[in-house]
Amino acid sequence: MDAVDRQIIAALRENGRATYADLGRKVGLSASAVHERVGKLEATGVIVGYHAVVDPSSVGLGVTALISIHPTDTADDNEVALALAELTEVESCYRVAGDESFIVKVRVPTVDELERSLGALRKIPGVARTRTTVVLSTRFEGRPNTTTVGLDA
Amino acid sequence: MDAVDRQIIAALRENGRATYADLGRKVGLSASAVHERVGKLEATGVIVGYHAVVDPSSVGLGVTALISIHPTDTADDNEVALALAELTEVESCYRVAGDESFIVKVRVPTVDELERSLGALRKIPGVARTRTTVVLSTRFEGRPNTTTVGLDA
DNA sequence: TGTGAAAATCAACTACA
DNA sequence: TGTAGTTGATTTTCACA
Repeated sequence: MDAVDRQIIAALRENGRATYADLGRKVGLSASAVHERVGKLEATGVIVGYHAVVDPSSVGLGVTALISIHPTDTADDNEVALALAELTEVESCYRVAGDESFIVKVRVPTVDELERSLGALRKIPGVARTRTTVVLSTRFEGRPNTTTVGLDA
Repeated sequence: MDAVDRQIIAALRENGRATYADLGRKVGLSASAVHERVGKLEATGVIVGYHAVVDPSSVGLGVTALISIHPTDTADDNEVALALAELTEVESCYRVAGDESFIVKVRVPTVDELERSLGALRKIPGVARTRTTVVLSTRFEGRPNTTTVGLDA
C-alpha cells in the first residue's frame, strides 16, 4: 500500500466504473500496472466491492429510520444479528457500545411499512425495546473520507 | 421504469462494475439496449453514482462512531449541516425527527482522533450537546434492499 | 425501444526490462 | 513492479426495424 494505491482507491471511491486506462492516466502508470494493483487491492480485501448508488425514493424506499435496539438480559448478540440480517429492510447493522446493543438503519416504502417493520424487530428473541428515529432528510451519506488515504500509514 | 430497469439496478447495486454485455445477458437484452437504459437511469437521477467500497481499517479508519447532535434553541439547521459537511471525518449526515437535530456517522483512525473530532463538532454554532455511540463492529452496511426493486411501482 | 454492425476502446494475458 | 504488445471482449455510436 503506497501513495499510488491510495490515489487509485480514492479515484475508485469517486467513480467505481473508472477504466484502468483512466486510472493510469490519473496516477501516471500504464493500464496494466493499474490492473495489477487493483487486482491485489481486491484480493487483499482493501477494496471490498463496487456498487451503484441508487436514489432510495426512486425505487420506492422513501422512508429511512435509525433504530436503537435494546437487548434483554439473556440476549445472544450473534443470534440477534442473524435475525436482523434476515430482514431485508435493514440496510445497515452496527453492534455498538452503550445501553443499546445494536443500531440499525432501515429503509421502507411508507410509514405503515415502518410500523410493520418495527413489529418484526420486536419479535426477535433478545430484543427488549427499540427506539426509532425517523430521518427527515439525508444531507449526505457514505461520503469518501480521504483524510488518511493521502498519507503513508 | 419497468421491471427490466429494476433488474438492471439490482444487478448494478450488486456489482457496480458489471459490463453492459453481462447485464444484457442477465435481463435478456442487447448490450446497446442496456447501455441506453443505464444512461437514462443515470440522467434521471435514479442511479446516483458508482463507488468502490473500501475496508475502513485498511485505509486507517478503524474507529466508527454514531453521534447524536442536539441543537441550541437558536440553531440554524442548514448552517449546522454545512459545518458538518466541512468535517471530512463525517461520512454520513441525517437530519432527524426527535430531540436531536442530526445524527452523523464519523470515521476516524483512533479514539484520540474521535475525541478531537467531538471537540470540533461541539464548536459548531448551533450545537448544544452531542451523544456518542462507538461502533464495536459493523455486521453489515449499505446492503442492497431489493424488496421493491422487483415489483412494479 | 429495440437490434445488429462497425470502429474505438478496454480488459486480460504474455513476454520481457 | 513496471512497460509494451497482443488478442478477444466491450463500449459506444449509428442506421434501421
